[in-house]
Amino acid sequence: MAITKKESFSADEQQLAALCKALSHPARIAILKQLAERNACICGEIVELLPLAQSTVSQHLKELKQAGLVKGTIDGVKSCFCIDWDGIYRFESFFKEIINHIKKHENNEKCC
Amino acid sequence: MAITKKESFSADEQQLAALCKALSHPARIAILKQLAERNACICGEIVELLPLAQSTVSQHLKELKQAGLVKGTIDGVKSCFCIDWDGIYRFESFFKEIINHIKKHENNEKCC
DNA sequence: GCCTTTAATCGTATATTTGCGATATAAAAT
DNA sequence: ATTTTATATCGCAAATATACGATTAAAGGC
Repeated sequence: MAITKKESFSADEQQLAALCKALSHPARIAILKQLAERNACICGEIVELLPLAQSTVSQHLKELKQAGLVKGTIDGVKSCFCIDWDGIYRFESFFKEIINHIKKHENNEKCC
Repeated sequence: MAITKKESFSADEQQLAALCKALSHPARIAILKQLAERNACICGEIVELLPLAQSTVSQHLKELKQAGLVKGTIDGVKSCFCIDWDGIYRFESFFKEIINHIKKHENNEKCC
């Protein structure tokens, strides 16, 4: 079936899952790092750095954009991509939230 | 083609990606939360709480186990699952590492 | 106007994920 | 010994993700 059941979970769970999914491929992690390191974040440069075709990189960038971790502006013929800091901070706080939630129970009696 | 190119990225990138992938489905986030909240972390109980079939929950648990976020011991007929704290801390430190790496460059001139 | 450059999108192949029912396994209860 | 209970695993269908080449679109240079 695979009629997805994602909607039946809480909004928080869905949002964190979506952000994690954006980082669930090493290429996208590598792209984020590169975008942070260089100010000139032109798509073509990223393509050169990664062992992937231009169309594939473009797709990964699109996913990062949709997740809100990356912004892009068109700059003449070239496309300029940057870290979307709001998204990064949102991700960070969602992540901290779940980790803290889990850790709150760390000292319960263990059964394993 | 989809001959995966994941191996061509760094070990760190691959490991973080794998951990993020484990949290990339809301069901697995919900499972982790439940495991943390209850000491008695019996599979059947989780099945009752989630809108998913037993076999599907079992599969999600397996993935969490493979990612190192969950441990399991067999306890008679029942299976007892628990948070694997080592994995949680490992995830936390990987995550912090990339976020800090990215943030180091936050005050560069922006182009977007 | 025409060619080049840059990036997005389309089409397609393959791989992986998600989900379920059915079945298998193995301990516990009768 | 048989039945019940709890969970894992198998087999399958549908959905999604990954990757690429080809094509399109749009700006810039000639």
